[in-house]
Amino acid sequence: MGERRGQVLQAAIELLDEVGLDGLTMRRLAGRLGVQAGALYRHYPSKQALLDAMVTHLVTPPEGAAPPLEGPWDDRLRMIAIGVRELMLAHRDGARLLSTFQQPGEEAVAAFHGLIAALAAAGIPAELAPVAVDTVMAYVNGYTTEEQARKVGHWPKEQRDAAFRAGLELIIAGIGSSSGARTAG
Amino acid sequence: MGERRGQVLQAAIELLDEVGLDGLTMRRLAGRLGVQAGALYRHYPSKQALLDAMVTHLVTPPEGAAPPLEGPWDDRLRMIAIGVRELMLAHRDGARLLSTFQQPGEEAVAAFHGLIAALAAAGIPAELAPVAVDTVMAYVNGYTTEEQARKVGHWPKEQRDAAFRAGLELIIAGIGSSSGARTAG
DNA sequence: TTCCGACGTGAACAACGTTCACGTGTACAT
DNA sequence: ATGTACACGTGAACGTTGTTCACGTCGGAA
Repeated sequence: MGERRGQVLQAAIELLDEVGLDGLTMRRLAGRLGVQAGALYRHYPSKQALLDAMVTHLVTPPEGAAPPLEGPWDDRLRMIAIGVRELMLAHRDGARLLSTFQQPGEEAVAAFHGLIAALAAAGIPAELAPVAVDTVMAYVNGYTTEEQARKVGHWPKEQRDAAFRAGLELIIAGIGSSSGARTAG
Repeated sequence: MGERRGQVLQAAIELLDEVGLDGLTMRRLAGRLGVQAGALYRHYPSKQALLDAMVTHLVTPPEGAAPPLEGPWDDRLRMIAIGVRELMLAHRDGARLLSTFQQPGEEAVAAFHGLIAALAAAGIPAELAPVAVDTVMAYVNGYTTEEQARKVGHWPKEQRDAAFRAGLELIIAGIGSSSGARTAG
C-alpha cells in the first residue's frame, strides 16, 4: 500500500471536524480528495474500517510523550479522566466516534489493566480498583457524550470544565472514602 | 387522528426488541403492519418523530404509579439511578434509543429539577445537589450504554447488576463525604 | 346522496455504502 | 526498449435507506 492511505485518513479527520459524524460520507470524503467514491475502497475495505483507523490514530499519543503514570492514585485517575475527555473534545462528535470503535485493540486493553494495577499498587484495595476505573470511565463517557450532543455543549468551556471536574471529584472522593486511602487534595 | 397512531407506536416498540435500533426500518415497520412504507407518514411526520414518541411512551410511568420520592437522599438517588437503568435495559438498544431523544419534554425537565430540589431539601448543600444528580445521570447513561453495546452485556445479569451497584455506591459515598451528610447505609 | 376525513397505494427521488469491470500511469527487471 | 506488476482511479450500477406525492378507497355524518 502506498502513502495515499494516510492522506485519506487525515482528510477524513478534517472532514469530521467540518461536517460532523453524520455528514462524514464516503462520497463527500472522496470529493474532498478529488476522487470518486469507489476509489476509497482501494485503501479501506469498508467505512467501519476507516472509522476504526480514525479512532486508533486519534487515541495514539502524538510522539514519545509516554504517560508518566506516577504520583498518588487520585492524581493518576484525575489525569486519565481529564485526558480522555480532552481527547474526545478535540474533535467534533469525538465521543460518538470513539463509541463506534468495534475492535478494542490490545493496546487499549493493556492500558486499562495497567491503570487498574497502578491503582491497586498505590493503595486502592484490589477488589475496588476495577470498580473505580470502570466507574470513572463510564462517567467520562456519559458526561462527554451528552456534552457534545446537547445544547449544554454551547456553554463556555470554563463552565463545562468546572462541572465535569466537580463530578469527577465526587467520584474520587467516593473511592477515597470507600478505600480508606488518603487523597492528595 | 385515529387510533392507528398508537398501533404504529406499539408495533415499533415490538420491532425494536426483535431487530434492534439499526434494524428498525420504516419499510420493516410498515411490513409488520401489512402496509406500505409511505403510509406511516400519515401518523408521524418523520422517523425521528416516531423515535421521540417511543421514548416518551417508554419513559412515561405505567399507571398512577407515581414515584414516592421519599426517604433519605441517598435512597432516593439510588432508586432513581436503578430505575433509569432498568428502564433502558427493558428494551433492546434502550440506552441508544434514549440518547436519540432530541426534545427533552417539560416533564423530564420538571422531574429533574424536582429531584435536585428533593436532594437539597434532604440535607445536600444546594450547590452540590445539581452536581450530584448530573454525575449520577452521566454514570448511569455511560455505564448502561456500554453495557448494551459491548459483549459485557452477555454476562449474567446478576454480575452486571452488582458491578453497576458498586459504581453507584462509590458515587453516593462521594456525595456523602463531600456534603457531610450521613448516608442510610 | 353527497361530502369529508382517515387511511392506504405505488411509484418515484435523492442519498447512502458497496462492488466491479475496466482504464491509467509509473517504476522496476529483463 | 520492452514487458510486467502494481498503485490508483473511473464510471456505472446495485440494493437499501428516509421521504414525498398524486391518486385511490371506504365509512360515517349532514
